[in-house]
Amino acid sequence: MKTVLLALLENALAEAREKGFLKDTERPPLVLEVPKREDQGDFATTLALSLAKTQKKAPREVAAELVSLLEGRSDAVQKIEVAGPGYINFYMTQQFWLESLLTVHRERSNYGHCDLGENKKVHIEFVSANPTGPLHVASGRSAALGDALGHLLTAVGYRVSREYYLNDIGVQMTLLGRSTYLRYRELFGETVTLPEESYQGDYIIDIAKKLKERDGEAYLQGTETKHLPVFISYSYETIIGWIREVLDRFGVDFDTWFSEREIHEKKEVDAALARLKSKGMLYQEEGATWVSTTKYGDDKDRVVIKSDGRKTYFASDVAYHRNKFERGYDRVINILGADHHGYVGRLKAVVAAMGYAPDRLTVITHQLVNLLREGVAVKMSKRAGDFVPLQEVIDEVGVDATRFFFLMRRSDTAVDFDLELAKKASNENPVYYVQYAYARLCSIVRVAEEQGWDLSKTIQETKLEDLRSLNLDEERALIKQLAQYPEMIRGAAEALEPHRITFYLQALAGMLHSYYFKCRVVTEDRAQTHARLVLIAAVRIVLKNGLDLLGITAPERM
RNA sequence: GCGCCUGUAGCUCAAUUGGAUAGAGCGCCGGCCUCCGAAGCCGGAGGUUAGGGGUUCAAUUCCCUUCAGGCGCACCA
Repeated sequence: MKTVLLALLENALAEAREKGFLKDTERPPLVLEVPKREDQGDFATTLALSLAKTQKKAPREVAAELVSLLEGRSDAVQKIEVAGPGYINFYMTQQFWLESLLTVHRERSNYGHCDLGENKKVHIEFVSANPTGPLHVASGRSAALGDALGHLLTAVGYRVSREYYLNDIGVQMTLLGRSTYLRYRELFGETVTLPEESYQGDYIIDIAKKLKERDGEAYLQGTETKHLPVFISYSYETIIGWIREVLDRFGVDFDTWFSEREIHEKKEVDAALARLKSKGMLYQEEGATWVSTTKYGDDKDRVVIKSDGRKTYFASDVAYHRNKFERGYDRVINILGADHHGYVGRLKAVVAAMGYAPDRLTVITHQLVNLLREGVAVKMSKRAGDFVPLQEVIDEVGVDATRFFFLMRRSDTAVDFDLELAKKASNENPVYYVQYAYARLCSIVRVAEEQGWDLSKTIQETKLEDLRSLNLDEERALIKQLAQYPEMIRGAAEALEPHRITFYLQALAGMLHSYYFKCRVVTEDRAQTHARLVLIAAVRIVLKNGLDLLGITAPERM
């Protein structure tokens, strides 16, 4: 959209040099922004302000020179002015804006997409909660964020894979199995004492009951050690089932589920350690094997093989990340809760130590979700069984509202999630404001069609001249907002910040609502109705596109 | 003690990556349905951007510092 202006600026700079207005210094980056206020133009640049210093001239003087070289060079531009300390403000012609409106209809569900990602492969790992219990609300934030990011990156031209990493081996699996085993014996009337470190939530009892139903008394005789594998695998499979189910309901679809156990079985940990060794990054000390992550900025070196010969969890993660890169991903994104942020340094360090360019790995840490119940903090511990499952929130608040709630926040702010408040507030959730705008537009279209309008045919046959009547302030504002959508998407993708989409959509919905109140779309005036239908249909497309990226439904009625 | 994140309207959060007069929602006050959906619209009150210093034409944004909150600092996973 801005390309016309950027080219103009480029030319003006070149000419200015030729004519000797400007000394041939390094060209500052050309930046065009959209001013907040109408009377500051449709676009503005601070070019003259940033040039002023190197040119040793007054900013307004530089601006005036540039303007003289810009004026009359493009029929998309109506007026150019110098304002304030040296801004150059551009006012675009109506034609320019109407063309941008038609672009929305030309591209429809692809409107806002681009090829920023150059078809590169991106791997996004998220949620990855231990399979030792149902997902809790906090995982919902990770799920919503990762999924929306996936949609967003797909839209800007990446090939995205979503992956869940399963910690399906190690002490917590053993603990899980033992917890179920004890509950199982309890079901037969035994009094058991649950060790403090065992999983104590009621869901363990449910698993034990199901196993009892299936296999009866089969595990009462014989030692715990003998039966443990059954209890581990049964508990694990059951829980994975729950996790998949709730994620499915939440609208999150993982392409792959990656098993930590497999990475051990396939000797990939050894391969990763060998790679580190070949780079001279490993050393022995006090009977353990360490990796020199400090050479790449970590706080301290890390143990990969303990003195008892067992590999650390970190060793698996090293292997896992080697695996990601070896699978051919150009970019690897890892979404972690802030409680794991201490992990980022060593992860980035070890990736660099293995010889992969460190900027190929991006770790997004999102701050934690503080759970409240009527204003009082709930201590969440899966082990003690005191936590609010994501399932419960979805049931009571709904998928759309929950997703929107999490996606409204920048990931590095902590959020309070008050279950009681969320239930009360669900009717006031901003998501309904956006969805209502969409439903309202669908309703207008229905009315128009009842009166004989064929929307798609009308749009198809629309010429720019048919839209000339769209010159109310509200209409111009709407069109400008629509025109900004592609750039908003691009910016959100570059910054990996899906929350920008939620704010954009709220703004667009707000503009639509007030336009609706002020102007009637379907009237006796055929020409005006035609133009307005084209406008609101474009709004409808953009609302839908944005909601799709967030994984939120766009209901035609509500 | 060290490190990371955060501090913006009463509350929950934005702010075009350093730009012009810091914006929304909720809540509060006052208006608007004979009319395409009132889950909506219009108006009002509400701010020393935690405090202090610095960098420059320009700072909520970058640097230093103080204070406050969250999280992390294992041969655990």
